[in-house]
Amino acid sequence: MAITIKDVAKLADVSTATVSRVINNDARISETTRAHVLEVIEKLNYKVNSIARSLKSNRTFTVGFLAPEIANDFFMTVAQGVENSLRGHGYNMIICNSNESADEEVERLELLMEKCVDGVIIAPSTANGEHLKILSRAGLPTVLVDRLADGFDCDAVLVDNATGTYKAIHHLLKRGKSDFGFIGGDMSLTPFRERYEGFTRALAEFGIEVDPSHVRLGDFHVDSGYRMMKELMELKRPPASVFISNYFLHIGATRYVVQHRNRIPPGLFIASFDDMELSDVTGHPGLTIAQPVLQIGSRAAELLMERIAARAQGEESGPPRVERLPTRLVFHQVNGE
Amino acid sequence: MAITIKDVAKLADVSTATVSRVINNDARISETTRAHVLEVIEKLNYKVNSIARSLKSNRTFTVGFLAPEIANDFFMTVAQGVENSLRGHGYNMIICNSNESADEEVERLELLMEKCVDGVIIAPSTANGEHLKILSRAGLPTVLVDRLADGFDCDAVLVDNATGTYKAIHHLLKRGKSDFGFIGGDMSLTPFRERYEGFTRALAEFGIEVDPSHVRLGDFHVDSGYRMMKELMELKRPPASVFISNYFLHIGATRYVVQHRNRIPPGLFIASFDDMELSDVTGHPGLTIAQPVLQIGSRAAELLMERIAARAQGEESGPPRVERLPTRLVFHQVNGE
DNA sequence: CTGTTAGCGCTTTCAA
DNA sequence: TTGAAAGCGCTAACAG
Repeated sequence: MAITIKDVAKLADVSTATVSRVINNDARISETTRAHVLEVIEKLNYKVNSIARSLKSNRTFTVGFLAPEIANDFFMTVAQGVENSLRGHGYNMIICNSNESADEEVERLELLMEKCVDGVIIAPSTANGEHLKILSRAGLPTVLVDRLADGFDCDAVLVDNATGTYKAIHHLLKRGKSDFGFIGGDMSLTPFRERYEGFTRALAEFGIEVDPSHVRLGDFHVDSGYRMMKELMELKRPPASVFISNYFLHIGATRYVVQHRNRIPPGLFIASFDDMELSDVTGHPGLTIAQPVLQIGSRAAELLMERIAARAQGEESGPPRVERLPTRLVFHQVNGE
Repeated sequence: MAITIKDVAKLADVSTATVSRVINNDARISETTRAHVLEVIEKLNYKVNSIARSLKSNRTFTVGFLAPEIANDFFMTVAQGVENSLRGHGYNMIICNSNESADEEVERLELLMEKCVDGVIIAPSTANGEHLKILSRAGLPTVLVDRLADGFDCDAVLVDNATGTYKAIHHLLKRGKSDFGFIGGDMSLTPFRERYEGFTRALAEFGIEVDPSHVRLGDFHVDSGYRMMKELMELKRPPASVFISNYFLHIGATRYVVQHRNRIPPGLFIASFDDMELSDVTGHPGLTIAQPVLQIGSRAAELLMERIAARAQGEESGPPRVERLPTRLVFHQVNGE
């Protein structure tokens, strides 16, 4: 059995209360006692049992992070941002995976609640957020990242998807690019819907209507990107430029392109949401829209910290705040082109 | 305050012990009582407090997963494998980040111990494992993944790095490739050292000595890959083929190649350890050595489960087991070349 | 089959 | 400044 506060108390010949005070840096304790107790703690290699502490204090200093996919650079970079900011507050993070399923999302949330996390950061797996209401019912502070959830109103941090896309396409149209294809994800999800909005808005401003045969929608994974690019390129009159709605679609689409270079119209221009490792190595010039991924996480953590602090103080919680972070255009050149 | 077992007991007009038995599926309880209690639980929306449960039972059914980097596809895919296998055992996972620092590694491990995890899976951040001994001292079941740690003997799951590399290079030499450059990572870490061994062994078998001017070592990140490829390509007599020791170095090296296509010797052949999303989209034919990444995680979880079960039963723990999973060669063609 | 009770390790009044 | 003691929510003897 591990060393407990009792062992320390006995050896130091003080009460457990005193040891507890030393551990918690309580001011009203004599320097000599403190030093003595610390010495014993050191000697016994005592470590607090945060389980017992939490049971008493009803706080765990732990927040849950729930993402639809765990082996996903985007979400894990967000998680990194969350952690960066959490550490400064003495908080830790439990990462869970909802596997893009609302059911599993609920399962994981119940787990997190069982573990008595002080708050939760979620990238929702579905557009509908009814099932998230268990959180508000439990009064658990929550912040959404990347996506909003219909019917579930709470703090959120995401980027300005529409404006980011709009600016990119607008820029390209001004530079003479035209005849755009669109590769999109699940349109029920905030990011994909908004990116499509930005896309059409930019075209509209140039008096261009979206050609429906040049629009492909699917899920947002690599294979879909491949398939949709294939479909576009196999058209009798393929688009001369393509906008791709996220990183994974971009990978898939690029895979198609590099494997079928001879069948690709020369000068095909690719613009894509998200700028990550890959964006530079395709050997294909293009434009990407970079999200401040780390900041999404760290801002979400800050908002959550505020909510948790307010709740601990028994304060009334204010209205939901939705923060939109700006995106940034990144131009990828090849061989100085 | 949340609903507790007491509230349920009161409303159901039974003792807390009975409620506890219902929750834990204790057999010796009448169907009527069980049904009644479950109804009340439902009605009150009661959720067990696993904090209290753990305090009592001294088990958390939680394991820690500690990786040197959290926004890293490789480690997070391992984590995914761990989770896949854990769920079947009713276990959960806390993911922590050691930031490639032994100090932070210790910090996080102490956190995990504070949280009373039942076991730990670690991808060590450094070659030296002295600091990991806090785990064995605490008797905490531990499994290493991807790398071994000097001075810390315990279960581990990793791939056969040397053989994998050997086979790849051997294959290429047989196919007439030659004049290999080597881009490596931190040679104090198991994987990089072993990959180098495999590399030299294959060359030696063909009577070729490694040309030291064609060997570059650094850390294992994207930027290093870029830099080392640059150095090799700027040599008066650059290598005709290059072996790259991991995925991130591969990305960096490829970035250099695509940005400087005109300065790259035609027909430059690239072989690389790790096969991931990007390996297909570089537009560069090549050979990669794929690790069974998910399996590394799931095997590690299985080994850990065994250790935990043994410990819970008070059994003697056997000697450390090091499992080596096989790698697989993947050929990347472009345009049917 | 069910209830009583002690106690997991810690914090926190209340008293001294 | 320190200690005694109650209790956080749950489980597990033990008794009935």
